[in-house]
Amino acid sequence: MENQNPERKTLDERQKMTDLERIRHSCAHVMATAISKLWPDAQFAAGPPVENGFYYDVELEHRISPEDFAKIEAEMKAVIKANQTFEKVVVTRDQALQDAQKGRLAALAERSAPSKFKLDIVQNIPEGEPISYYKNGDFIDLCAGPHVMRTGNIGAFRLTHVASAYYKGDEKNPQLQRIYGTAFKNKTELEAYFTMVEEAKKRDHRKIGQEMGLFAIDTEFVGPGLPLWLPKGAAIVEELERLAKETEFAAGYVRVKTPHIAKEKMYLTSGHLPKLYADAMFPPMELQEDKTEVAPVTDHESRITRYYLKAMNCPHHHRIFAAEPRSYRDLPLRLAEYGTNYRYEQSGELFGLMRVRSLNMNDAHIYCSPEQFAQEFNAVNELYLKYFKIFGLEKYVMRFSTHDPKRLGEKYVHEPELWIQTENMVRDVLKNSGINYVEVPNEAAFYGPKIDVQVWSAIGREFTIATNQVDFAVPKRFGLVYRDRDNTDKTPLCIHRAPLGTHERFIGFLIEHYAGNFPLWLAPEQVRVLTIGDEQPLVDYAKSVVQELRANMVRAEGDYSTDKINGKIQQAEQAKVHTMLVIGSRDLEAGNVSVRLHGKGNQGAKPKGDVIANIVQSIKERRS
RNA sequence: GCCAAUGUAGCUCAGUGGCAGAGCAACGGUUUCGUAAACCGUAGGUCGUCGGUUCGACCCCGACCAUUGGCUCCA
Repeated sequence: MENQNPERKTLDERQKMTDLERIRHSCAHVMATAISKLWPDAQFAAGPPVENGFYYDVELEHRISPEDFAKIEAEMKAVIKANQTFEKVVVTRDQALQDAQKGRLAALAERSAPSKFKLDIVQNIPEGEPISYYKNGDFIDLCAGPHVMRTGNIGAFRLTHVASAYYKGDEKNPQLQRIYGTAFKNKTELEAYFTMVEEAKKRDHRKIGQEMGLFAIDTEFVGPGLPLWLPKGAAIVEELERLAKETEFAAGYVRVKTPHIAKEKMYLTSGHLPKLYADAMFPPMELQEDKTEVAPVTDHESRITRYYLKAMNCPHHHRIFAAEPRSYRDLPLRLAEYGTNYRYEQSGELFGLMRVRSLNMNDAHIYCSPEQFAQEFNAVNELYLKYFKIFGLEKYVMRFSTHDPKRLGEKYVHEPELWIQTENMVRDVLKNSGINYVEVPNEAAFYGPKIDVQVWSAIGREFTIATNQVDFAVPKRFGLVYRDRDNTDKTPLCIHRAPLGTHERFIGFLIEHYAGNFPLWLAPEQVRVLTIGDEQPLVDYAKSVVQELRANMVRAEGDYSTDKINGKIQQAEQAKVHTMLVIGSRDLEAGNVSVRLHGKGNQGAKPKGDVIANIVQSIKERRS
């Protein structure tokens, strides 16, 4: 086992555990107690509280499956019922090492095999730091605490799932079974949590996407991670693109279009190849050139040209910048494109629309001078806030990732002064604009500081939706310059920004955020006209309403079938159609339509013209 | 990629070592109806793929493919 010295939490930081975290951490011990009783040779590693509960990593021949949960939970309940005290014992390092050798740590009794992970952990505790055990009944575990006073203080708990994890997250280390559970102060809170989980499942974008016919993933013919947008999903894509295009046009962006592939030279120049990004790119296409060449070719390699599917748009945009001589008068130059990128995400990383291999990015690159930077960067942030408002996002945070000077030339391009300079510029903009941000050291992109935008959906789930990066390195690698006032060539700064992220992830997020109940402007089927009966004059009237709506670019469908009106409404409600217009003979005579809104019920009969005008206006304003 | 679970009709899901099932959707017919499902009928499947065990496999075993849950929030 490797004896590294990873960044550890200090004991002081540990003591800050909340009451709930103490309950969960204690519950992890109780679970270990139960597992030790059932399988005495279990070897435990780490068992911390986590965001929604706790886990404990265990090495055990027996594969624990959810069928074992009842058994384990029964033992846990016995321990809780016994109301054992959590007793803290401070020991010497020698004592800890001895007990670990005897297999006494994270165990109910001494064992023939040493407590190997605990032994490793003890050896990694820095000299001088106190070492402690926590005992409950016969179970002794190496633990810094803190815990609740007694096992009986664990109000309510449940085991949830099993996963695997490497010891210390390193694939060179043994693979452990990670058993997850959750615990709360009382049964009411536990049940509320599971209700929330159920609610999240109902909003799962994969489920709603299937039900509403938004997208399909055809792994057999198209490939995993390569979603197909069905007509209803494509309608949302089109609306988002329209929003972006209008907004960006008004903000002085110009649109460009670039191919989906480029030569290897492009990515060698950008620095993504040969190594940095190679794993995330699809393997190259190799073109045999000069097939008619008859002269002997000594260098086989020289006849092959490699093309790569683009994993990002920036290099193409850089070449557009380079396509013409640029003057300081051309700056800032804002190049925008809904570019399609291909990234080879590992198979285990794929997840519905949220993690895919083909993605359409709301991309743009802003080339500017250092003097223009603050204003441009601020304008980008304003754009984010504008979008948040449209989508009703109230909670967000911008994670500002900076570099680590120790890793210059390795993880980060070696430009010490530029790093500090641009980071200061970004920090100033964030401070002055009053945007909610946190600073995270050592997580920047390799070519400059980065901002990740995290948002919270309506039910409080967190999503990283977009990134925003400053790039002072790659324009230089591409030799991009503009002629400045003083008649010298200078390298521009470049801001990479994608406020709407990718269609795939953003729509995945929106599906959950709205639970599929999109506002009118985004709804895949905005209006459905339902006739009461299928008599010809009614159908003709209904068709004329559909036609008039479509003439106004409203996505409207008609249901003229012989089903009963209740049945038609049921179907339209289930399809989450935003507005239903019910038409019976009374409406026909009066020139009315009866309006029913999804989830809101009957709104009564109104004049046809008024209703259509209102629908058109609501879409135009993108009302929420 | 690694570990585990899952894979049965378009969708949601039952099921058994001995003829493959339901609801919804689809299709045909009957019904002409005012705000969350009228009725009858028809059709639909090499039970993820390939191999093995067996008289016989959707079921048991193995490999592969795919999906899902996870893969440092560290005693």
